[in-house]
Amino acid sequence: MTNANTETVIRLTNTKTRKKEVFTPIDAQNVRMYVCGPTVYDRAHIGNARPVIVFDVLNRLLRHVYGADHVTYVRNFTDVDDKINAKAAETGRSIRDITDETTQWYLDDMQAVGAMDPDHMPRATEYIDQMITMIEGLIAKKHAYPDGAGHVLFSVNSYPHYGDLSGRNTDDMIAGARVEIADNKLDPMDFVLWKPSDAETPGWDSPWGKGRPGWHIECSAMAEDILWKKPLEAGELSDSALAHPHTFDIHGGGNDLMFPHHENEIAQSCCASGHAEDGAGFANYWLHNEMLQVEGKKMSKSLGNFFTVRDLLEKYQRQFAIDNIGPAIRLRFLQTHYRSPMDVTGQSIEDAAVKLDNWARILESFSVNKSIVSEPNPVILALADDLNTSKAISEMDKLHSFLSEPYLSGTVVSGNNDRSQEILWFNEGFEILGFTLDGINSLRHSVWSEKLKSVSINTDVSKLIEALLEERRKARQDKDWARADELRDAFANSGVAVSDTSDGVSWELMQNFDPSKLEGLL
RNA sequence: GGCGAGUUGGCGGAGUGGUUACGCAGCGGAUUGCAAAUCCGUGUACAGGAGUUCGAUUCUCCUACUCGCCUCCA
Repeated sequence: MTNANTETVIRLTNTKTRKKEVFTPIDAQNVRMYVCGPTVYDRAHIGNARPVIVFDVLNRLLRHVYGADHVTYVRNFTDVDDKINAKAAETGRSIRDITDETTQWYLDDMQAVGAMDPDHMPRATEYIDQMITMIEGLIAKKHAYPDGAGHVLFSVNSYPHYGDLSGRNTDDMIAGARVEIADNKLDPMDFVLWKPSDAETPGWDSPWGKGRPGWHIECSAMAEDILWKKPLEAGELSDSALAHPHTFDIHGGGNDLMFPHHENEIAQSCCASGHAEDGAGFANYWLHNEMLQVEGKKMSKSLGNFFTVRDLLEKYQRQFAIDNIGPAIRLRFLQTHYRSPMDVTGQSIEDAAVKLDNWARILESFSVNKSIVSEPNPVILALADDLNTSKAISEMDKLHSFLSEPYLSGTVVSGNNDRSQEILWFNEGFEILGFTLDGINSLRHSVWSEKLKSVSINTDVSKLIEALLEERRKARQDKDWARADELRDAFANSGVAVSDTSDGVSWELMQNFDPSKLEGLL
């Protein structure tokens, strides 16, 4: 994973051109990616996890292809926002208290679904100075104007390419009659860069009075600072990077951000860097993931199908004693291509857990010989083709059945029985999709079944089960198959699955476990 | 109203102008006292209509439906 594999061709669907394009980084020694992160005012819902998982896989793929030290991944935290202010007012807690707590929750939950931390995780409030500087620059270039009442607005008409990314024009949007007409705007589509704060609202001193930034400016300011200005000052930019000032490779986020957020980011950034006329600069490739549905419906609090990541993690902890169902959530997410709508159901997550268990068994059965020269890995080729995670998982399944065949049947295959290439691919695919054996351990059936026993069975029930098992053992010994089967059926009926193996009898609890049904059988 | 994405077998979900996706479930078989696990085998699906074509699930157009964005939202 650390060696560069730059011969792998990555293709990505670029929202800017609406086409799948070959990805060519500005500087293969430092691939730069920015993804819009969360507003930290509450627990992340499962929809929030989709872009995190999608771009985590992209991050891993880029690191695989260009080398782990040659990718810079930035994902921000929006910690200044009116929703946060409202929550502070509601609860009486300080803003910093809320955002610190929520930020940590987010990191914990995203780690649970196997996402690596980005290289930089800037907080908007740490970049107020940079935002003010950028706004001043925009005013100086006549792309923005103060209204004299503490607001600064971006002038959409000053940027001829406004609407290019999202494919819409301002006239249509205004005709939609959903644009608020305000007195202080030169054009109804103009948006706020800076707004005044009263005594109760958090604010920073600025040339336009005490105030706070609008939503969009933060990403422009942070991307510029972290991906251009700081490396420039540190002398870290290559000639090819220097030849593309203020520009980085990939900008990602959910497609709901395409308009207005990303459109506004582009407008601000291109205008600030002197690219108002040609619309060049800023991000070369724009990636947008589709939205998620729950049980076929849009997730919303009013429909009662609103889940946080934490809700799911806790549900499986409670019901199945699974410490971390996160990897199964991750696999479920990756089974749907990022540009398709995804429907999440409880069943689909449980199916994913079974698949991970099956994969893990194969990994444990083989040792990986990393020294062999690998031909192109079909799993990675699938990922390189516009992050086709669904196809990549199919390739994993194909490798899985190929590897299962000789090993599990115990058959010695004559001739060329060398499967080291396939096991290498399989192992590499497992890693690049973001899974580890340790990470999935708690959701493996044998593991949670054992844990479930310890948490859901009291001593009496435990003794009863053991007595019944002993009863059945005797019946089998006496070849009293009728009695043995009666007991097996009774176990099955009460949610206890009994297996006779060469190592003896083992039993597991199933979802429908009901100890009361075991009573009266002795 | 404007813009965009999509509609594949029981379910999830690839892909292709003429050939098996794959996985899960199901079914048949091997194995097992019976089961479980495992292995082998098995499924002629591409929303509807018109067109292009020797031939379309795959290209074009239309219709229906679903979803998203246009307002905070990942």
